[in-house]
Amino acid sequence: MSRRLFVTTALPYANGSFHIGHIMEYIQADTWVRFQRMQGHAVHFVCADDAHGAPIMLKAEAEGIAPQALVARIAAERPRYLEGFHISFDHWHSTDSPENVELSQDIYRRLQAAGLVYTRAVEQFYDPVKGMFLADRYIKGECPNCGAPDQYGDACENCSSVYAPTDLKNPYSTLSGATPVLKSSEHFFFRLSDPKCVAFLRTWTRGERLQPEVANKAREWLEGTGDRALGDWDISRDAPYFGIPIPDAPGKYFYVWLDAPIGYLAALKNYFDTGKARARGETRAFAEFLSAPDTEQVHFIGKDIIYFHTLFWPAMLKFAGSPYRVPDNVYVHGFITVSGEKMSKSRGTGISPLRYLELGLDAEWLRYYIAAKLNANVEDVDFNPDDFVARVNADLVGKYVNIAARTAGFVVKRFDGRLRAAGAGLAPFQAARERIAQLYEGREFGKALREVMLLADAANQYVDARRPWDLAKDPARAADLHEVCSEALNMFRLLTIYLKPVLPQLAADVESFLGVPALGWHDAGTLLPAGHAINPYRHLMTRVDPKQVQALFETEAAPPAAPAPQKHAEHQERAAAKAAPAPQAATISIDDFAKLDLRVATIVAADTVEGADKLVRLTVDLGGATRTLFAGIKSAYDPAQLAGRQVVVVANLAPRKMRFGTSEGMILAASGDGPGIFLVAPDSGAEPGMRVK
RNA sequence: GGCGAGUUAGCUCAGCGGUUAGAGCAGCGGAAUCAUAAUCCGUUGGUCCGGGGUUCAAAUCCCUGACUCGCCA
Repeated sequence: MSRRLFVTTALPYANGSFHIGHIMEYIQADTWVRFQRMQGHAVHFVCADDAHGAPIMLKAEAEGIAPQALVARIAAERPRYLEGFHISFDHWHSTDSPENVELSQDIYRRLQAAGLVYTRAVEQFYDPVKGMFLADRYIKGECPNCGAPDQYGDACENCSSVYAPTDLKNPYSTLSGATPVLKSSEHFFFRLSDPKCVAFLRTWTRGERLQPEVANKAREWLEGTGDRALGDWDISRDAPYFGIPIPDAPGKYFYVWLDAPIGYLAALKNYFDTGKARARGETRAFAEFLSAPDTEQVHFIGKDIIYFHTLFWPAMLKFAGSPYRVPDNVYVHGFITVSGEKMSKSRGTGISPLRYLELGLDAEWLRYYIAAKLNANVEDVDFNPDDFVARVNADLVGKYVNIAARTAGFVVKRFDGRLRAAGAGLAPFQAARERIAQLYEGREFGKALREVMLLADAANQYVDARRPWDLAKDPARAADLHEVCSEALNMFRLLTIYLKPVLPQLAADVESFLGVPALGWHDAGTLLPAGHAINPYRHLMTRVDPKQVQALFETEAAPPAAPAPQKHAEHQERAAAKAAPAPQAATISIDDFAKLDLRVATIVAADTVEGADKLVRLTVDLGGATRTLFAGIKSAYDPAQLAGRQVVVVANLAPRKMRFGTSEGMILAASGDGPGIFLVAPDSGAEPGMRVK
């Protein structure tokens, strides 16, 4: 039976770029989502920027821009990461949106009507200069216990004592430096301690919907007594605040953590209201879909926000009532560490996902590596550079891709690219289908991939035992050779199905290599028929160069914050340091050089090429004539930025047929051992069609 | 401080009361040469954090200590 899934990942805070932790969560959720889609289930996978709150307000203020402008700037960079890592969200929205205002206020009103909201005066530090109340993190002072200076308002880093900000000696506002004053204000509270809330949460946290360790943690909070008793939740903040106004309460806003999870629903609503859901075959309206009994609402989150997602969030939804529904599952993952060290942006550790892409590292290497280390538990995942290189090279290139590489050539050369009927050795490969499916379903990706690699081992053993290279030498044994290669390629096809949730791009390349339509999970029940034609084998995946990975860390070692304007001299120095120039090619004569017809050209259009990682399709004007050519410069140039540029083209290069069309020439670009590709361009004044000599 | 999780081969991890503790990778030896030096066969390697206990039997359960990490909203 086909399932209806509404899947989200945690909303990233819109005050900064994605870090590797975000990407890990997206890889986990995306893998699960892709698996569900391959099963034929309907998945609506959405996320949004978490836009509100004091940090964004203050950061925008510091930059002299509106918070909306800050959020928009961050939002604009999201697609590069998401597309780069093949994260297949159906929709991306923002909590700073009309939908979120509407839903947050609606949920609030319903909770109010249910008697779960009350107000109480709260006395809090107030910055008289900034004219705003101060969250604990904006107050520093001397520790009341040990006297250490410059300690935050909640705990001392020196003696680890815990206290209230009002206990600090000589407190000051980190925003203005002013001495804060105590000031009272009316706050709104969600009555989480209400017996009906507690009773509901006791039930909700039982059963299969949460991982056992998460359920235990939630129950620990739920059953606390004395000073650990479940407290009510302060859901209001006073102006000035970048957030959603509380209805009928001038100057009061929802605390960002109230409207943030509602952003899941706002994103879904916008996705429905803009017709995207309909375009994906969901004909119901937002509220109808959300409240339908067969809709499953699944949240992927990190362990840092368990509290919000297992207490406040389900309680809010429960007592807001239909069409809101409590989550069916909250799936929690751990953090990602790098070489065993906790990630820290301030210390400059961690890996920049954007840098990863810019260096030309394959997104699917990371997808595979992370998936191979993920399980259903709330455990931290360690990114170990040596392990990364070993794992990816051994598993993906050495084992999996190698199966096709070592057999496809025979089929193309000897049998016109056509396969024989296969089946004899494929039973174990097909039988694994259900086992692997269950592992994916249960988010045991590491175990699933281990199963796949065991099969890849078996496939290589099979090829080794049948020795097609010997069979190829004996014309009388052509049928055997044909059989071995057909079997192996069928094995390869089945493994591709099993890897597809993790490696969508590679799977697409394999589909085109095998000449088959998009593979679904049910395709594991069939084999390629006799006579099926495959295409010539092209390298499906390159090996990881340890130097690339090293480069990833080198840049990270430098403080990433506040990039100092690069001085020209520094730039020169660095360029010289890495020079180690490539050896010069053999000497040629002037006649040899004259054979090259180099021309100035203007790029008229540049497009990405569907199914190609590196290629850009260029239409260039050679001064009258127009040519189409493909250039492997996507890693360095955004196609959208290329139109109008002048470049130098090898005009008399023999046309080359590529998978995506015919390339009628070549553009000149410089590159070295390291990352980066640099287009060669004439000085201003050159006209398209001019010869370069 | 209280509560909780963890510590198993060089690396990443599995095993969570039952033969002589496993896998992948790395290492070592061999084979092979179809495959981007990929692959195949064999093999070295472990006071299962320390100590105590329960048991016929403990990496596994209990106590205790060390270290690491998390939560105490």
